[in-house]
Amino acid sequence: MAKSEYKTRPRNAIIKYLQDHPDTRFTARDILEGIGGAGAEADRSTIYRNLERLCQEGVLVKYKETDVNATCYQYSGEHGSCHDHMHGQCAECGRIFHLENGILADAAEKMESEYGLAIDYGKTVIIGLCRDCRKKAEKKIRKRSGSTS
Amino acid sequence: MAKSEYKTRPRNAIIKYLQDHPDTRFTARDILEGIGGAGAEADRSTIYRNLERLCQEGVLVKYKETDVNATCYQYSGEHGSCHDHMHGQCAECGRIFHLENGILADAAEKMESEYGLAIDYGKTVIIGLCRDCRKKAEKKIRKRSGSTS
DNA sequence: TTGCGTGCAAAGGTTTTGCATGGCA
DNA sequence: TGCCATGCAAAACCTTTGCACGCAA
Repeated sequence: MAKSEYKTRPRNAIIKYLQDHPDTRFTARDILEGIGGAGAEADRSTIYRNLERLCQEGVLVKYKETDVNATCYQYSGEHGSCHDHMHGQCAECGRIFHLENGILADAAEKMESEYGLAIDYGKTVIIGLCRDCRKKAEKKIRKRSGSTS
Repeated sequence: MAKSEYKTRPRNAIIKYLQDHPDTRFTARDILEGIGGAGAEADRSTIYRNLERLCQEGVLVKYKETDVNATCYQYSGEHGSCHDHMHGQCAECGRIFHLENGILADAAEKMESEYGLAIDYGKTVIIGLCRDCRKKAEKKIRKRSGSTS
């Protein structure tokens, strides 16, 4: 993997942030604030440039979401380039799951025969609610029941 | 379905554009240009406001793509509010497929037991290649075989 | 020393918002 | 007539880019 050539303070700060947030999505702004605000450890443009590079190197995954008005990134960790599996994501907390492709095998067959659509596992992201967020949601509902705001 | 209350010239122009482009994704800019440029039939802000409303009404589907620097929309046609099924999309041409939820039934079970992720059918979009685009892709490959750029 | 990476500043693009006006029902 | 939708203008926001300087190797 052709990694970056130099190790600089801004880059180290960014990479540290990524490793500290292995299972969450984040935006350029999150990093900017996470490493201590503008001008602290890295400039905004530097962050964008590094994120772009890290994506090309396969360290990060890049995607967009309807309800987030910015490009989202996620550390791909030991999962490398993410070519051999697909992703699931919690709509609530943004946590990403690495799912084996086989899990969609049956559905893929049906989809191809009935609709003609051949799944691209690398690009598909299954959206749902993770266990933790479902529990939280249940608690909220329980609290609400009885009070009509 | 609580549709818009008034029928105005800008809204008609927008809806006509949507119906003329039933199987393609488009952006706010596409509409702006499609209906005759800025100031012709509808203002930019009017387009955004109508698109937003049409999404809430279920007439349109809204999504973002990594390689398109704008929000994409697509006419959901007779499929109404899109609550009772999920969507597939061709990565190449942007065409959207309306898939019955049941198609993922088995996968959903596995996903929940193995990863704890409960699928949100309304938000999940299966990305793939449609039949047409696959044929086109095959032709390209055939043409290329023999010539190394 | 060399050249890459950074900071700074400005620009480009999309999308949102406030307010007064115009038009539909 | 009353109220909603629109147009206009400006702002907010994310992201990209050019250029000169600093710093790692």
